[in-house]
Amino acid sequence: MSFSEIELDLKSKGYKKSKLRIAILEILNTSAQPQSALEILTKASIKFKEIESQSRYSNLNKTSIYRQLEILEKENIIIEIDLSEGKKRYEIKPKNSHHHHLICIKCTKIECYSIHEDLLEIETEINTKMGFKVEKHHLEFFGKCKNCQSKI
Amino acid sequence: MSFSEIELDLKSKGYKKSKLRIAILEILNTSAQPQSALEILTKASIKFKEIESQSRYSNLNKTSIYRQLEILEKENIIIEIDLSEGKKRYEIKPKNSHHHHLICIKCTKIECYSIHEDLLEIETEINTKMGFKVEKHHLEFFGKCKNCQSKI
DNA sequence: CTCCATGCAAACACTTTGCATCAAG
DNA sequence: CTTGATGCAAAGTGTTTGCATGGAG
Repeated sequence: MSFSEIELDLKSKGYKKSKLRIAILEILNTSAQPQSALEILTKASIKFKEIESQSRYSNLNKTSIYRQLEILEKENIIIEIDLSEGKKRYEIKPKNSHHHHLICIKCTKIECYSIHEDLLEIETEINTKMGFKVEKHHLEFFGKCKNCQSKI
Repeated sequence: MSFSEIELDLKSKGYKKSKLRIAILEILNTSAQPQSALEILTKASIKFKEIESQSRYSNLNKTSIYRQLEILEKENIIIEIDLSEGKKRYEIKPKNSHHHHLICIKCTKIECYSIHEDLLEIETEINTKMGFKVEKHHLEFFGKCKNCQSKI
């Protein structure tokens, strides 16, 4: 789904046009890693500073970021990611499959990794043995990335 | 490892005796679910109020809890658990295997679940394909527990 | 003109830090 | 007496809320 399609979709749900919302999506789309709210704030501020005409956002506020992130998450356009850092990160929701993250404990780089059959088998087992109906899971791997393994 | 063995171990590492540390371990040991720092603070305060002689802890402070948790975690006696609640939880480190958590999104109950072969196969695959050396993972399942499935 | 979007200040929740005092060894 | 353990206040960090203003439709 392209950004204009997303905006159209949100428009049909009663949301009004927001250049900030588009900017957030662009930032998430071009970032190599999931971004935190405050990282997005910084990047969006720079983005709007470059475009002189966007005077409305000259004092871009974190509250607006949090509120737009809330909307985007509620409308299933982005997903929250928690890497146990005491803050949340966000990325654009992958279309079909979902993936997990490899977090390097040395350089903090975050890579993505898709598991083929995912954890369906395990989730079925949990349902059978525990009577617990899994709706989603969080799975993240922590370790050393290719570059950092050689370092001491 | 019993609590007295743990205290002995900590003593050999230069830590002095702390009734608070023992109390925290007892609380974690008897709690059905992983506890947050502030939950531990509340329970420890009650615990010390019951024992009149423990006047030293009559004004038990959250800072002391956080500092003891830091020590216990560093010394591999407890582990941190992050269920994306904006706070950390703690539980006594399981001896051999580790387990994962089933979090009910309706009643917030937290159950434990051990996966047999765990994720070793996946972690090997990550190492082979990505050159990433996994050291640990976080895996939590969110859904509806047995009791809450019947409810709407 | 209605209602979403924004900025700003303040409040919140959890955690950490600095400092003085207390007490274990 | 040295150093860890504790309490207290304050600061730090990420997030949320209340309120007034502004702009899209």
